[in-house]
Amino acid sequence: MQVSAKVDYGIRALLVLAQAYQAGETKLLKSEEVATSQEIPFKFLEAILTELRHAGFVISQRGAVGGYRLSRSPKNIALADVIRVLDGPLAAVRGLRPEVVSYQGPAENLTDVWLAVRVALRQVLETLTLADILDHTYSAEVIDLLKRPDANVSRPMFSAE
Amino acid sequence: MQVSAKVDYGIRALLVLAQAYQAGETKLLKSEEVATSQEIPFKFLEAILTELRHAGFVISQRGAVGGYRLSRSPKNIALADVIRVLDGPLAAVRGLRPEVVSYQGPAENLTDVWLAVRVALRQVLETLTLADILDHTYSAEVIDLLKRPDANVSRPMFSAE
DNA sequence: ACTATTCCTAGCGGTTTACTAGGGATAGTG
DNA sequence: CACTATCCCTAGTAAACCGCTAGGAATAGT
Repeated sequence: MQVSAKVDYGIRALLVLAQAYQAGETKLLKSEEVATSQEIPFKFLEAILTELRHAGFVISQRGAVGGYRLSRSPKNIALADVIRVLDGPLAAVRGLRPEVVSYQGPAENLTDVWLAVRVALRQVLETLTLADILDHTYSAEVIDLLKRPDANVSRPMFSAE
Repeated sequence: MQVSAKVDYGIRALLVLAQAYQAGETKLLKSEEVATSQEIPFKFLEAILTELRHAGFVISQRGAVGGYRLSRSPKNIALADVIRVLDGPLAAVRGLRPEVVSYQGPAENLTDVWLAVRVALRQVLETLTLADILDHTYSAEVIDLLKRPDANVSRPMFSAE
């Protein structure tokens, strides 16, 4: 799974807005504020915020005191939804949904693998909300995953010879 | 997670070779046989098999009766290793390993999310071997994932308004 | 010698990614 | 009512990547 810059920036921007939301701030945040505080290219962020607005995650206002705010509580925005909007389906095989691709002969069971991958991703991304990330309140499942001793160890890419 | 054509083809090719291996066949399989039986573009498959050979998964022989075979038992080839060789790390954020990227302010905990995603992927792909897929002998964890009622249901991409 | 295969280098058209430029629409402020 | 600050929209773009192909050299059996 390659997390694109777009998704990374988008989620970070939403987290900034989520923090303001939780703090009860009424005033809107300008895209420039978000961009500089998170070191996101300004014009790129503008485009991303537009997509997030089209998807209904944020509400904007134009004009001199304009800006952005979350459309609803960060508790009700799951990461999976954000990623799907910005990047498409969580799991795809050659551009197709896992359950659509069909395999012949010894590859027949391969569909199961991609289905399992998708479920595994969902277990993490569907349960986690913006509020969870801010407040460090992860589900038991996610905590279990992070408890694994090798969670923060990268595996070699292993090119023999 | 986008499964690329390269990974899809590569794994299917390995499954074909794995089946021959398990059947105890001594003769080598030609890349053309594999390509046609799995409907993989021939020249593309050749390139992929070369990578798999460099990584030590397959052994080749040239000449009139040449071909390919697995270098070791399909029980000892995990999907995760194949994917890393053909496509790079299982999880990356803007091209970087999850534990390398650093976040500021409200995004601080985002690292945890990507780590959890990576562990979740590993749980599936690190345990599954080529033999498991052929024989339909999945680990308990994977079986649990596939048991979920919505495993084979795709989620809407949800554009509001 | 002949033939069938792998192996190697090179390339290529289309798509995507990560941005940028420029200006129009809108909403407050003096 | 001008002025200014913001969002909004269309366009474009350089570079990388993806999926795949061509052509021939090296090798091994017959």
